[in-house]
Amino acid sequence: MCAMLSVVPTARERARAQTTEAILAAARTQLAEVGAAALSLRAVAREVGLVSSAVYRYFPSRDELLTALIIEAYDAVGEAAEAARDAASGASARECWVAVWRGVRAWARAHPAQYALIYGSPVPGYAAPPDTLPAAGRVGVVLGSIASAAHADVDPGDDVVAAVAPDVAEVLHLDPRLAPAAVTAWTQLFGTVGFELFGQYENVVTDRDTYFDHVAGAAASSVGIPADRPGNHDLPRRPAS
Amino acid sequence: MCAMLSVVPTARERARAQTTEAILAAARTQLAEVGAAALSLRAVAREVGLVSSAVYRYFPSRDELLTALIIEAYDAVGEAAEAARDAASGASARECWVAVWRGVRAWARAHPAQYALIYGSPVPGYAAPPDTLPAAGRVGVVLGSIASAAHADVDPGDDVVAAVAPDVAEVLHLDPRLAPAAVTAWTQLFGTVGFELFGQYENVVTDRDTYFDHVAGAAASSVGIPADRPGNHDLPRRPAS
DNA sequence: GTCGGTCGAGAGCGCTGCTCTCGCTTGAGA
DNA sequence: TCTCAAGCGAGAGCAGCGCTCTCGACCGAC
Repeated sequence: MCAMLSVVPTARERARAQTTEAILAAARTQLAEVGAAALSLRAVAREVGLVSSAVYRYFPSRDELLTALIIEAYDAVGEAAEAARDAASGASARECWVAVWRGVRAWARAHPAQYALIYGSPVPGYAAPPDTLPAAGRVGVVLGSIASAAHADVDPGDDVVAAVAPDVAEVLHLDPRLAPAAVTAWTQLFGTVGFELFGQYENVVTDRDTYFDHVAGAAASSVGIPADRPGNHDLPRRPAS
Repeated sequence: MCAMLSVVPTARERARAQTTEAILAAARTQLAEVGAAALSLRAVAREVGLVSSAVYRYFPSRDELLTALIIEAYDAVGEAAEAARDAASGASARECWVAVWRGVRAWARAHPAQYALIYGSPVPGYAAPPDTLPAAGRVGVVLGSIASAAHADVDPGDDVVAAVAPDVAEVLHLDPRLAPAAVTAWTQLFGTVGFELFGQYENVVTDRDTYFDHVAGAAASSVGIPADRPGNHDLPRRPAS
């Protein structure tokens, strides 16, 4: 009766998991190719080799399928940030910070449709379900953990400190006085990446790599992460585009 | 033969202009109600009292209709910025700067769908035509004109200055050394407004007004606009939400 | 007054999301 | 081991979409 309690999955359960994954994979492909708004459930079904109505056994609507892709995307960008941080584990806080920024940007450039899905305009008439909230914070957590090592020599007004939810400082293990700067830096990261991806920097920023590194460095300073070489705001050249 | 050269518009020309405006008005309404991706040309036609095929006499495709709305939106946000600047004409550079930021945010909150249309993810398979480029820069020009009054005591590295297109400093009548900071502030304005509008600040920023003013003030400082009262980064309370 | 160009209506094509029904298969309980 | 409810895929179908084509009606320049 209640097969979900079974430890050993039945053949039917395995088949269901496989089909679900196949649908998600096809949806991921189509998302990258045509974008979120044009993602067609029927086309996904065709790619999987199913008839459209069969897909509804797995996702009750197109929006539910999109929600699954949104969560995947949040996790992916969070993993990219964590991987970049881990790869720079031996480096200074500032190098680590810049590495995470670069990691997020690189992921976004490699997966523009998924980036647009989570940081672009919300899909019409579609409110992001609360399922997405935990996954959405992963990049912020990574940035916060780096910033928490810095000394809080920045000090905004009390009202600004109170304007940020107390949970933020708590989740990020951060001095509450640093929380507004952290939120601003987090905003700036995705604002800059978004502007580059969505074409706003066309005819505005020519050398995107250099400009991005500059913004990352300035943001590091704004959350109290000191420059590696005092008095020098320049950063080591990024490896390659 | 060539009625376009006629100074006095014929009845047919007037009717055409009226119908075009009626279609645009209906499209604007529907855009605000259901969003860009769900904007239906057939629904627009119904609202105007036309059959769908008749709309194609005025706009060759749904994308062309969207383009017209995009240009309208760019103009509207530009006008909002200019109006805010003009309303604060007697004030200090910093007050003027913050007023423009508030004006853009207020417009965005009042017209979220139009904001999403121009600053959200691009519509799928749809490349913004070059028609939109001049209108897109109006807010930047307003911000730049305010910043140009400030002394350029900020000095990024030469490579960063070179990373920004020379046209930017030229169009904004700005010291090229200030251009990167101006671009960053411009990015931050729309990044912050976008994050608020698209729900990223849910459970993160509680007092959006206070936080936004703080960011605006910090951005003013970053482009070299001094605080009105030295040593005090706080700003006059905004009038009302 | 004529006649070419413009306009709106209507039918139609292929696509979409989604629902419903119908059989086949699976697997747990008797 | 047999039974039967539940799960599953296929297919038909509905309403809506963007877009095209054709056909009458009307406007206005000549």
